[in-house]
Parts: sequence; C-alpha cells; structure tokens
Amino acid sequence: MKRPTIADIAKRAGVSKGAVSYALNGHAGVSETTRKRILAIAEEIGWSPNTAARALSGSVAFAIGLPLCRPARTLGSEPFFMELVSGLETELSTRSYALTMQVVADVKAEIALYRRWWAERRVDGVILVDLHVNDPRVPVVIELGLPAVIIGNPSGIGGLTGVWSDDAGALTETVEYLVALGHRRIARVTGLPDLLHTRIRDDAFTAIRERLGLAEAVIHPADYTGEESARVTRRLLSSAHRPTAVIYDNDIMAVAGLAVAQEMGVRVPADLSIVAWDDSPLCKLVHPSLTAVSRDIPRYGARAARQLLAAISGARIENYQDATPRLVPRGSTAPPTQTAPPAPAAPPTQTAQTAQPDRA
Amino acid sequence: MKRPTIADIAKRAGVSKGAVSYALNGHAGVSETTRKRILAIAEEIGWSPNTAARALSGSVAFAIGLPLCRPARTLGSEPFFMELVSGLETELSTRSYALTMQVVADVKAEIALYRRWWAERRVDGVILVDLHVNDPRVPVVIELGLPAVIIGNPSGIGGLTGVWSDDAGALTETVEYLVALGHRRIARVTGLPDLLHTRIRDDAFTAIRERLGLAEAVIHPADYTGEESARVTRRLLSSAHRPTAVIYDNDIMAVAGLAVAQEMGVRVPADLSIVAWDDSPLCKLVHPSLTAVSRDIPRYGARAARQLLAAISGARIENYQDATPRLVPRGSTAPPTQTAPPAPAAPPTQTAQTAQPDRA
DNA sequence: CTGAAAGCGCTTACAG
DNA sequence: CTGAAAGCGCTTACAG
Repeated sequence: MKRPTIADIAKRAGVSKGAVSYALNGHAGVSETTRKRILAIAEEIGWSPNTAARALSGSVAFAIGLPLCRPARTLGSEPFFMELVSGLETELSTRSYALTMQVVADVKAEIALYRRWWAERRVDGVILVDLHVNDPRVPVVIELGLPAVIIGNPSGIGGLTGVWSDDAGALTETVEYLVALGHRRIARVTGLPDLLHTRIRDDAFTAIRERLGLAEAVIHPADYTGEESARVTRRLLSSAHRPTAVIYDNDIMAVAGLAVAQEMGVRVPADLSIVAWDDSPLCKLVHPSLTAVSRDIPRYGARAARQLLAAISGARIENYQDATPRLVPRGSTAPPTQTAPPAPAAPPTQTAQTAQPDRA
Repeated sequence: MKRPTIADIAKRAGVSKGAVSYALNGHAGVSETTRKRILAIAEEIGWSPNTAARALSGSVAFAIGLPLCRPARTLGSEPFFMELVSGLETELSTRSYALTMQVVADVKAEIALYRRWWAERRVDGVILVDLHVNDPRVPVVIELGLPAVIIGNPSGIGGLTGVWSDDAGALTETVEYLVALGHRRIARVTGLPDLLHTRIRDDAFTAIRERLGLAEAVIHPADYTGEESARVTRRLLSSAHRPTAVIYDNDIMAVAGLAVAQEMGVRVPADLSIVAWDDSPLCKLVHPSLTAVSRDIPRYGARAARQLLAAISGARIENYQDATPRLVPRGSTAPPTQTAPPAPAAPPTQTAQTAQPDRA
C-alpha cells in the first residue's frame, strides 16, 4: 500500500501543499471552507502526518524518552515502572506523542543515551527517575538543553523541575502510627542507599526517632530485591532485641519480609507489624494483607507528562508536589503483643521442609 | 548547542556529503583511507545520524512498536511485560533501534494504532502479544504489510510467524507430576479465556484428563487478576470435593490463591498443592515458595526482536519454538495428605480480624 | 487569504 | 573511486 501525502490532498483539493499544511495544523492562511474541505479529504484518504518529515522540518520528534536503569529482573517485579508508564501514556497518547523506552546498564550508559537521543533528535524531552545524590545526569541534560522532568523531589538540584510527593511527611506519619499502636523497636529496611528518595526517607526517620526518643529504631540498607530483604529480615528477627515493626521501602521487600516471618514462626501482626512503602495489588493479595503507604503513581506519571509537554512547547514549568502518600492500614499491623524481650522464634513444623528451595 | 551534520563532516574532510554518507554506512564508493578519516571526524565532533532525516530518505524509522492492551493495574503487577521488554531491548539497542510502547484500551484501539503507526512511518515493525482466537489484528497487519512477530503460538494464523514455547507439553508434564505425587482432583484456574494460549493450555488439560481418567479435574476461567483468583479459589476450597492441587495461569493468581488457602486454614502443601504458571521472583519470595512453570522470557523477547529485525530487512523468517517451559518444584507442592473427603476448613483465629481490609 | 519555493539532514541512483 | 543533484514529506517565511 502507498501512504497518502499532503501532495495527494493538495491535488484533490486543487490547492498548494502549503495551504494543506496550514489547514491541517490550524494555522491562519486558509479560509474556513477550504480548511473543512481539506480536513474531509485527509480523513477520507486516511492521511496521517509522516513523523519523520514533520520532525525534519519542524524539528520536533513527537516522542519523549524514558531510560530505565535497573536490571531486567528488578524491573519486571516492580509495579512502579509500568504504572508510571501507563500514567505517562494517558497524556502522551492524546497528543500523539510516543514514549520511547530504553534499558541501560548504568548511569554512564544513561548519559550516553541522552547524548545520542539529543544528537539523533530522537526525543523532544526526557523523564528522569531514581535520582541520586549529586546525580551526574542532571548537568548533562541541562547542557544539552533537553527538556526534562524529574520524578522525585528536585530540591537541591539546580535547574530542573520535578514531580514528587512528600515522602518525609508520609514516613513521619507512618512511624507515628506505629508508635501510637505501642511500637518502640521499629526498623526501616531501605532501597538502594544512594537514591535521593532513600536519603530523604532516612533523614525523616532519623528526625522522628530523635523527636520521639526511639532509641532502638534502626535503619538497614537493602536494594529493593526480595533476596536482600529476606536476608536482612532474617538477621533482624534473629537478634536478641528484635523489632516489633518493620517498614520496607517497596512491596516486594515487604512480601519477602512477611515470608521470612512465616518461615521463622513469627506471627504477623501479633509478633511483628509490617508496612510496605509503595502500595500495589500484591499488598492486598498476600495473607495477611499488607498495610501500605499508597501513592497514585499513574496520576503522578500523567502530571509529569503534562509538565514535560509544557516545557517542550517552551513554557516555564514549576515544581509540582503531589498529594502526600496515604497510609492504608490492613492486616499486617497491630499493637505488639509484648514489649518485653521477645519469645524465641518457635521452629515451625509444617513448613520446615520448604526451607530448601528446588527440592525436585 | 548546534547538532553536527554530515555537511559539517564533509566540509572538514574536504569531500562531498554523498561520500560521507557512503563512508558512514560502510558502502562501497570511498577509499579505505578517506573512510577512516571521515569516521574519525564524525567521532570527534560527536555526530549521530538525525533519525528523522534518515527515516525520511531511507524510509526506515529505526523503531519497533509494542502495543500494550491491558489495563494499567494489571500491567504493573505482571512481570511478563517488563521482562519481555528487557529482552527485546538487548537486541534492539545494539542496533540503535528504539522501542516504542503504547497503551491501548482494546483491540479496536490497537488496530487503529497499527494503522496510524504505519501511516506515520513511526515504526518499521511490530510485536503482537496476547493473541486471541480469530484475532482481528492479524489481517490488518498483513494488509498493511507491516513486518510483525507474534509472541505465542501462531499455528492456525496464516501469514504471520511467531516465537513461542510448548505450553501444551509443559502443562501435560505438570499434571503428570501432580498425578505422580498422588493428586487426582486437580483444578486449573485460567487467564482470560479467549486468549489463544489459554485455549491451548485448556485443550492440553482436557487431553491429559481424558488420558489419565481424571474425572474430577476441572477448569475455572479467571482473568489474571488476584481478585478474581481469590474469588475462584475461595469457591473451590469451599466445595465438598475440593481439589488437592491447583494450577494457576500466572504468578499473581497463584499468590492470591495461596493467601486464600492461608485465610481459610487450608495448609499448603499438606492440604493443597499450588503451581504457578509463569515463574517470577515473586514465586520464590512467598512462604511457602511456589512450584512454578518457568520460561526465560527475556530470551524469548530477544529472539522475537531478532526475528523482527530480520523480517524488516527483508528476510523470510521462520516460526521459532523456544525450549519447553521447565517445571521448577518448590515448597508448594507435595503428596496430598488425604484422598478421602477433605476435612472442613477450620476457621482461623489469629487472622480472622484481617478479613475486612482497610480497618483504620 | 493564497501560491511558489526553500529548506530540514540524510540516502541513492546517476554521471564522470 | 568520487561529486553534483534529486528526492523523501513535511513546515514556514516570503511574495503576491
């Protein structure tokens, strides 16, 4: 099949290609009647603009870029990205913008990707996720003049704006809730330590610990994977003064923590309360269902897309702080049954054989 | 910053733009020495081809399209897509092909998207997932002449090739394994019923049921969501002759089924064995860990990408059947403790309060 | 309000 | 082996 072009439309309508272009783009320069006629013809012959031609003359790619800098396996099991993508899409698709994704191995590769995308005119703007402390991507994006929106708190990052929610506030609220239930020994198991939002939550945790005098509250760094979370949780639950409540930095780690508790015969929520940071369908599926800190990530993505499109069309954009994440209490949190030294974990009988995986 | 073009390179090298193009693309027409000089200059000034210009003259977009036709929430919680994406990427990125994703509401919208992508020359080829029986996308893609690769078994689909694994074989193997453990009352909880691979697994299930005379083996349709799986599982476990083993069509549904069993006081694997179809990190995290049917989905994606790129460059491509999915036994399967009528489910005490969600 | 023309940055036959 | 030129399908000043 041959694709129709504006030349075809022009011939049919008996006007010049320029006139067709004006009509199609809603510019001044054609009478209302001919515009209508031209639009009707375009519709009839199934014309869509050739993006390449448009990009070449108008210098817009009608695409935005989202680099994904996490290993494939982590990517798959975290709902965050797909939810973000679907949110971005709701805005982009209505304006015929495409979303170009690319998996990169590390920050260095991601920076190279920005340069390549810029040189290729592949995208009109980019979304930055997982900001690090002193993130080296930021100066590069600024230098290239590539419109960008950060997913996360951009404070301290000169020159780029972001869309984020008040993680510090949500963390404080969560700890206060656990304390109100009677918990004192509260642990926080974190995501990758040099991510900016990990830092922000860490700081909030430390602040509330000081304020409420929770001497035994501790932070344990992990990396978002279930494996690492299981390891950390096992160590935590084996300690003499084991925590009565744990806050995990994502849903996967929380589920892994729950499984370790079950494996060690620690009852949830009687002996141990669990809070998952990002809420997800998964949190509602496990038993007991997990109390979680919930954000509307698709809305988040939609907002970021709108900001980015505005920036691309030349508008000055502002930072946007979304609603504070909500704490959604479910079955995994309760008052601790005992604040005295905990009973030693009873070795489970029924499930002991399942400890070694892959017994075939 | 101004982007360098081949005109800049030509000026520096003292040759024509045509010569630069030949040198850069490895075509005949330039001496080896000038080619080297030109490549060095391109490297030095940081040149990358303008994709729009390339697409316009060479009629290649250097992008492939992946429409995602599932609701945002389902998308996020299923590892399958992200793993597929990362597999596609490993091949695409080495050849500077971009992956363009778009979320669509339904098959109709997806068909419109193919037409638009084709008219816009946005992509050079597409990946089709989740094939339906008599899928209406197939004739459209063929009519447009859009190179395409199906993820899934393309038998019965004239004109398009696919990359798939032997689901029927894996299902048969799984049932045989459960029967060898002593199970007779085996249930299968499926994904969306009109997907082709659901049908294929259903047929295999029915065949093995006939062959082994498993009169009580049953199929229950669901939709890949945890909610629906929980509902179906609750009904199954409440029935007089409840199954002793359930095979779920994805990991999320299996986890939900496990949670329902725990909620109802049905011990896994003593009273109930559980098998998850697609293996994922999640299956290893829950307690007990889930026996699963495992495929290497990233490799799958990589293969599909290679096929598609070959098709785009004009090669005739063949169907490719990947390795049969492997059954990975873990802690959720065991011989049934009793084949006689099951004991009534004991109402759990500790967890009763967690039945109502969102008690704040 | 409209038409003819140049230009975006490449690729590729076509002469030399 | 090399150069000059046309063309991909649009957009956009520039004359009329």
